[in-house]
Amino acid sequence: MANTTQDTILEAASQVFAEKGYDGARINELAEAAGVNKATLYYQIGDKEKLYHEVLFRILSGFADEIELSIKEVTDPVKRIRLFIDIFAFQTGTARYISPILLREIASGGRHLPDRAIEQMSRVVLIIRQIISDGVEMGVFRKVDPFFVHMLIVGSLNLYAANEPIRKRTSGITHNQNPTHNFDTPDDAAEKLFDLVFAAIRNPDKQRNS
Amino acid sequence: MANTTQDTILEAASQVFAEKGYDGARINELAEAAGVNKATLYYQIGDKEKLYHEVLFRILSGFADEIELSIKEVTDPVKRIRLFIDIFAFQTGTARYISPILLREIASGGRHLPDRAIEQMSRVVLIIRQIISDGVEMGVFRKVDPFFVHMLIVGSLNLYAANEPIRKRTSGITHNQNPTHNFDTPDDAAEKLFDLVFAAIRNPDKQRNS
Amino acid sequence: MANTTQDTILEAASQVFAEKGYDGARINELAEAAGVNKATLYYQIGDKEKLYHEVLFRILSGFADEIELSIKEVTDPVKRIRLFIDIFAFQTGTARYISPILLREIASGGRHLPDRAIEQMSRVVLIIRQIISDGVEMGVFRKVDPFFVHMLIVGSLNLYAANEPIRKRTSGITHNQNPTHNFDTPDDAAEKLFDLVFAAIRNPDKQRNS
Amino acid sequence: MANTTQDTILEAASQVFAEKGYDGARINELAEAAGVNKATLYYQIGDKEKLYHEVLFRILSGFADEIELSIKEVTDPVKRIRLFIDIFAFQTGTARYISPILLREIASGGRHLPDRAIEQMSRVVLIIRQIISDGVEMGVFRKVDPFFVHMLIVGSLNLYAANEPIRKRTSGITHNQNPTHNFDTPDDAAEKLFDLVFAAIRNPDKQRNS
DNA sequence: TATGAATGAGTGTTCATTCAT
DNA sequence: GATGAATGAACACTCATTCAT
Repeated sequence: MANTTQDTILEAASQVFAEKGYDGARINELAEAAGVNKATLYYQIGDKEKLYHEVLFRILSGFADEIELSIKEVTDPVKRIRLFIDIFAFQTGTARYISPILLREIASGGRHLPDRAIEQMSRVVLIIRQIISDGVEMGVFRKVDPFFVHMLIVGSLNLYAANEPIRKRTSGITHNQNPTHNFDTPDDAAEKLFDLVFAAIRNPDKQRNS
Repeated sequence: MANTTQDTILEAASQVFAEKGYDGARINELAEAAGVNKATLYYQIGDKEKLYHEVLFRILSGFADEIELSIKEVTDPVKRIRLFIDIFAFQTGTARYISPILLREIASGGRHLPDRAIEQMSRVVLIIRQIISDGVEMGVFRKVDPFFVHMLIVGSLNLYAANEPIRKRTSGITHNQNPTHNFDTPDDAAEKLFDLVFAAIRNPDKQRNS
Repeated sequence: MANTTQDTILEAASQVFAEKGYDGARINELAEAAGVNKATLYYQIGDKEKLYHEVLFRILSGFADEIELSIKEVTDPVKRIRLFIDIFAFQTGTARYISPILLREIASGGRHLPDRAIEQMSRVVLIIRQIISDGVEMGVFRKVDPFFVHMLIVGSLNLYAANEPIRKRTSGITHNQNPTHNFDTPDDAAEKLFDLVFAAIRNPDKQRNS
Repeated sequence: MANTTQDTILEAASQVFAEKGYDGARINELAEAAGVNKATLYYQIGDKEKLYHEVLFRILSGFADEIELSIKEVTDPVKRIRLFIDIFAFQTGTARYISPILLREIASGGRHLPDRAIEQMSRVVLIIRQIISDGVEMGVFRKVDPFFVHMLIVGSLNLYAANEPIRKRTSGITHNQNPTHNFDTPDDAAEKLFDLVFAAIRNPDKQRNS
């Protein structure tokens, strides 16, 4: 609550940075999107890099918070994986901006990533690892490398979350045979992705209900 | 062979665009990387956007070519999936630059993607779909939505391929418990990713050797 | 008074554009002449074309204003013609830059002339037409085509006003026989031009005093 | 005849310079208009300034030649004036490009005018002066300053010749009352201008036929 | 706290010119 | 005699940043 101006700026900047990236975003645009004067932006936050770092931290910590919070509710590793996928797929709250920003950071080798942001990213990574190793220990997952499971989940989810606009453009060219999948609801998409991920890691020796 | 200057420029530009992205790359930098004068770049190729489009097309068509070529050798859908993953994991030839550039394009909703590039992307998408549906028909894969399998494969591979620099930075912070996976060889990484992907889509009713 | 910076820029630009023309004027030069930074020029006015249009409008409307104002004082068409010629010949105020800019616009077929400027030009044209047709009606001018009278007056005045520098250079070469006319005062020049113009259009049947 | 390439270049350049002016013309454009390579232009003529000077000389000397030639045929000063006006009004041969180029040179104070070109201009000036002083001596013209008569004739003719495109644009705005004059044929225009010029300078004491 | 105005340092692009072939 | 390729220097324009108010 404290400083509403700062929050307005950070929220607007999240969207602009998500759309245009660090290099593509203009200070003018960022200020305009927040409805404040350029000089105000500098007074309230600081320079472009500082603003970007702040946005990054906000988004990543918000995302980690959201996941931590919702995962606390259940203990079953399978349900936890499902929850994780849901949060990504529905893109609520700060998670709305996370995919494009993350993809760009990955693409640029984390050039703009400050340690504070890395720490928040690591929270998420650790959560997934924990879920996986819990599941392995409980025999519900087979013995898999948590890192690559993480790649599998986050990679496919990010790709799915971010590529909607491209899907729309390619549909005309590619999917003559089966154009329907474009219109999966987030619900269906989450279900299908979960199905694949779960099949990839489940312990085939163990029976399952649900 | 034909025009060496153009090739030199395009090859150098691929690397610079991969590292910095469209907005982050400077014309000065692009010219310098190619070892030519800025004006020569304009004489030979055209403006920044034209250059980017040319790079995009070259990379995507080169990648599609490479995959088409190597997949022709085998008919087994499983081996084809394995080949696809290998090409991505080893990132040889034009594929070297494909991940960061693709991730950024996805992040920005394909804002800079011309139709010519989309067409080349679609070639790859169609190849994967074909492999999947062949496998399903042959009973070696279960009935899965090819689109999401595509997300799974390309998403995780791109993520893995592009995030090496970040992995290095996070290792100090995150992986105190199990920092080893950082040092997977491409070979091991390809193997592990294939293992996950195959588990995700294989037909559990069908026995398998290998 | 309002915005002094804008006025400073426009006044300086009028002179530079008059001297060098649109294509010959450099943004650097325009900014320097106004004593402001290049970026300030863009902040205050806009790009080169916008600046030129603004200058054009300012000069033409200023000129039309000046003529309207001074012509209001007298009703005699002959005296009005004389006033018109005087204003051109003495080139005070914004009229100082009008000749070279107008000649260049005519030369280029009005390529840079926006409609706003054309409107202001038309004000002047209409004033002359009105004076002529009034004079014809009153019997003091013979029946002449106002358009060609306009050509006569404006053409010769513009030429006279703009070609001073060339006159100086030609004098050495041409006027061995009669080099004196170079040194006509504006007064004398206006008188001589008026004499010719009046002779061209007066009604020979009507007596005249003065 | 000798070097056809040079002639082609000069002819094409005349048109381009007439349309765009020195600063507005591009070497690329000049070469393209002539249908030759840029380097050929340099090989055949020289740099941009040299080319412009050559064009200027060609046009001015051609114009002076044309006038000298046609004026030789008659001795009557009145008819000579008429001939002069006709040549301007019909704009044949090199005279086609003379008005815009001259207007621009006047506007810029002859900045690009080399002495060789000034000499050719002076030939024309001297011809007019001679016609006038002959006419004054013969009593057919009143005692007028030849310089201002020159301004009158050349000024109005240049203006008329060059401003056709602007006339077209202004017609919609200005000439609601009398839009017809736009459609004067060159014949009519020459006649009307001659009528005005002759009235301006004729000796009123002398009777006239024709 | 907020902003209109200003700017140094760049940004992508085009220019007239040259040169090896 | 003619040209494709190359380039230094300049070009119009934009950027992130600062500062007086």
